[in-house]
Amino acid sequence: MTQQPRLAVCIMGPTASGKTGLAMALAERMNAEIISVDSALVYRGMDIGTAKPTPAERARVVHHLIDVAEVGESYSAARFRHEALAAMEAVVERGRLPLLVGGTMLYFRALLQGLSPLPGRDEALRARLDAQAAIVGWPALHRQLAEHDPESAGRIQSRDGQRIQRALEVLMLTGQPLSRLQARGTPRAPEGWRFLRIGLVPEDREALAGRIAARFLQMMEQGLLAEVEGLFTRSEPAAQTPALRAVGYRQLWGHIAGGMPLDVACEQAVAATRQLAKRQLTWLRSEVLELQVDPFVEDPVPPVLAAIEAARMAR
RNA sequence: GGCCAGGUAGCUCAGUUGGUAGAGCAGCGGACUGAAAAUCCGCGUGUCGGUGGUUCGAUUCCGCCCCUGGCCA
Repeated sequence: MTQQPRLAVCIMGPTASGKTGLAMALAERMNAEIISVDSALVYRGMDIGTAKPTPAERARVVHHLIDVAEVGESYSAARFRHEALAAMEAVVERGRLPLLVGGTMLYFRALLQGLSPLPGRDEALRARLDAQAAIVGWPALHRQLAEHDPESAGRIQSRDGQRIQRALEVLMLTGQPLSRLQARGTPRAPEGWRFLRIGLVPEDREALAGRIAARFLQMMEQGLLAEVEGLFTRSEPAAQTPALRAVGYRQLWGHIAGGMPLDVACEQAVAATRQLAKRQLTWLRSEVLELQVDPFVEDPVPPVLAAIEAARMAR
């Protein structure tokens, strides 16, 4: 007979909702290892501004997928899926529970629902498309895409450069429309796993905004400005690199290099974080969850522990 | 105290030669397949500082008052 599916627990929540604290409490009580689901924590050197778990926390509980990439490189949803699955296997091998914790909803989706088999990014091709777009504009490239892949063009907004570029990239690399490749290679959930999905969703937006502002202030006190300056000067030509577009880093660099007043840059960084939280909440609303807890209303530890126990029994 | 410039959306400001007003930012909602802390889409009623007056009609013109900034005493 086939094996019992193995259990993995997902904790999804917006920034500043208390994921790290909850994850630490759970991991220590459940003999678990944490697998970070976060597109910024993967980068080495981005510590303060990403609210990365501290060395002390990482000494207490094993963390995966933190500090696995250089700031100059581009991490991806596909790479995440691959590395997360490998980490999950390793954790279970050790007789422990994989605890997937984070706020990058695309990564959760890539892991839980899969990705279509598609070619990876092509740096040279993207550079060419960027150069073209700078001259004719993305709407012109969107029209071009519509000729060869009307279905994708219909789904993509005419100014959404990032997606137009990706669709054209796939088209040029494979000679086939992205929409056809996606339809053919339907994404699949990983086999042999059962996921318990838990959402940490604060309903009080103002309270969340307050926490975000307070936390940013703390980051500044911890030396965020110096961290940003160091990262950018070290990887100067790659100031466009995805990692450094992250919330907080981008705005502070605007102050350091762009002459924006520091208080304005800080204000913008906090606003960008609020907007990030909003997007994460939008995504969370459409997510099917086994349990949803409001961390500002009740301590999430007891209900989450109960849900995990119940899930274990059910097997 | 006098003179000048302002008081319009949460913020910064446009504007209406008199027919009750609009941008950017913020905010809210949404999309999301190898950059996703990214990228993009949609949403604008607010005693137009207060109060009298002129007028068919005032946020717009006039008077007075209040507030803010600057200059002069």
